[in-house]
Amino acid sequence: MNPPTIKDVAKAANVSVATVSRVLHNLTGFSDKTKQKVLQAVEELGYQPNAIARGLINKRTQTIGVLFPDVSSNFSSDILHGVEDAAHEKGFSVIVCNTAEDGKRTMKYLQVLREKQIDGIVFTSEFLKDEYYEALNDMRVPVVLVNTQTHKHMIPYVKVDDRQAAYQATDYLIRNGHREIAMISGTLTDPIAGTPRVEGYKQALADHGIEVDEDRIAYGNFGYESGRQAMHKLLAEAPSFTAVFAASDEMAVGAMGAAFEKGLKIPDDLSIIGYDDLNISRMIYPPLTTVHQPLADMGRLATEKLIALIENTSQVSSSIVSHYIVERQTVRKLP
Amino acid sequence: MNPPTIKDVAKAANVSVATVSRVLHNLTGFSDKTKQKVLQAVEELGYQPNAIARGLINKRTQTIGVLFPDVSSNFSSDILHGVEDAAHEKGFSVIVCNTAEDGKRTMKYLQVLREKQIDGIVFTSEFLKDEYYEALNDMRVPVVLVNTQTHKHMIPYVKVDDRQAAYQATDYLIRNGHREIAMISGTLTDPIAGTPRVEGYKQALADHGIEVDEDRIAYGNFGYESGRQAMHKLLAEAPSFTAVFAASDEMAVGAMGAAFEKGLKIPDDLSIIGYDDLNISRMIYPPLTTVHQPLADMGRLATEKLIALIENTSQVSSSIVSHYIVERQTVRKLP
DNA sequence: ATGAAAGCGCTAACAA
DNA sequence: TTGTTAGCGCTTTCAT
Repeated sequence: MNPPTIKDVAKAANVSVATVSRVLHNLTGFSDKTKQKVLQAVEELGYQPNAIARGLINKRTQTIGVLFPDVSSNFSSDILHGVEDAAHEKGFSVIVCNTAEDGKRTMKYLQVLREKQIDGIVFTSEFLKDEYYEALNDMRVPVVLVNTQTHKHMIPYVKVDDRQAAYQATDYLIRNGHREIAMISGTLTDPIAGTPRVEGYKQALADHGIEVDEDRIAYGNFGYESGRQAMHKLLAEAPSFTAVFAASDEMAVGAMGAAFEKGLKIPDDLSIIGYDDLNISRMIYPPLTTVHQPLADMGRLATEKLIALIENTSQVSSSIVSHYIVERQTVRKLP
Repeated sequence: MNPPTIKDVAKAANVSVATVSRVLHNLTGFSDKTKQKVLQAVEELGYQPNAIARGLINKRTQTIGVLFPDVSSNFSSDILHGVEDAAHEKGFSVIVCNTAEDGKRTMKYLQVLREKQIDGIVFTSEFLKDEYYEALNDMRVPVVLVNTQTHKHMIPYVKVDDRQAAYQATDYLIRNGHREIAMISGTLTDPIAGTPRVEGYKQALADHGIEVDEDRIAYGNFGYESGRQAMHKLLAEAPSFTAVFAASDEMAVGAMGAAFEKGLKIPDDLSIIGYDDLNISRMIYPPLTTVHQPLADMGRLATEKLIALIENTSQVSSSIVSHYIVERQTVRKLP
């Protein structure tokens, strides 16, 4: 009735449980004949090891947790894909945690993960509050950050250089002959994806001797609708501009929608460059020129780091991964 | 050094482990004074229960597994969102499994989930092969299917009526005055999302006395690029048509791209209706009219069913959830 | 080469 | 109301 245990196998093979364990783990100390007996018993009974019992004694569950502010976003799911892939490769399972808006469930989840004795955590796209840090620290498991970082604590992270990426996006526009460049920024209070991108934009303008005009900067929350509204605002209130740098692809797409609504043609009447390189960017028309962030790779890299830490084969180390501009069809070269 | 166990708490509170367990579970049989002592010890030591040990004895891990052919697709991540949400609400964690192209990793994952003693499985968007069924059956845990189904076995599923939804999409086009209607189908070998949608399309035409022309049907694999190609093929080879029904939003978006490339205006020159209602559909321009599938709700419902089954508070039951057409701006009313 | 036995941290009879 | 104890299924000394 109940699934067979190692005891049942031992009995069937006429050996002790210790021996069964030995052959199952390919240790030493058993004859070839015993091995056959055991393997046959395993086969006949359809025995499957119980990872829970194993975990209780090994103090390892071969499971990691990954936290996202919004699992269903395109952004998160790309990262998840990389995480899952790397984890699976190394023999780990991954528990997904959706921390929901403003990390409402973060603490709760940390608690759950702790009780479930997970071996490590990938923490993504959310600012690491002190409260979280304390909890994480209490758990005594390795943590790797993706798309966020902390200077306060020694926690490895994997992200792109947001400031530099924004700089280059703006610079790209300038090299294409644009001088009147607007920006649609994300929330300024976001210390990772907010401020640095605006700074990069400003710096690029400054380095080219272009005056920064705050009226050409509109703010959104990285989402589609906010991008659409920001663009409408810009179109209505800002000094004229020939190009826009949006701090996220979703906002860029929203901005394009707004432009279309006003009868503008892209890139003929207005150029636009995004940030992220989500799938949607190559699917819309015209395909969006944008800054590519290797999200899946970042998830993968973070997970590999995490597992190395778990198996303590490595020291804590962070990575700035490289971004690049994907030239598609939303930026026009000005004469 | 090591995290405190129930024993440590017992010692600190000067009671037995049984008593600690009792107050922690709010059972009966302890005085208020003991309760205070225990709670205080818990507090002081920062005790956290070990779910692994608990699972070993309860034979319940409060964890479910969910399998996707492609976690990073928009489609999967919406379902995942619903699953995660419902699971979290009921006190379950979810392990995500990406079965990869053609279910390469499905069997492997089923094995892992089994060893990890998960309490149930949500199986999505993939045809349930006999091999999978056998494995699932061996595991003796409840399973709920999402977006797929099986007639051969008694496994509850949650999905929309694909045939009817396709019928209605086509009918919608007809009611808007279209009579020359092409279709971009998914893979015909897909018994869930392939054939039924084509049948629904044909039936709708037939019911309106419109002859079905096989040359107006092109085939893709549900993905963007295949939709783009299918549309190019249709435009080049098919008899003229004024509207297209695409069996997935991604293909619809690809088809729109192809149309734009040919200088066609949507919906002025060509109407198009999609299927799925992914986020992208409302973000592109013009926003795509499509058949809404409540993916997150489906994930949620399936998970609730699953958990009910786990806690055997219910009998096996399937649900056909309702779809509806979201009218946006890609279908033009013909005079 | 093999087995006996002691736990891992917890729950749940069963006693007291 | 409280404690003792026997496991859950497994790994790992330590004997033999």
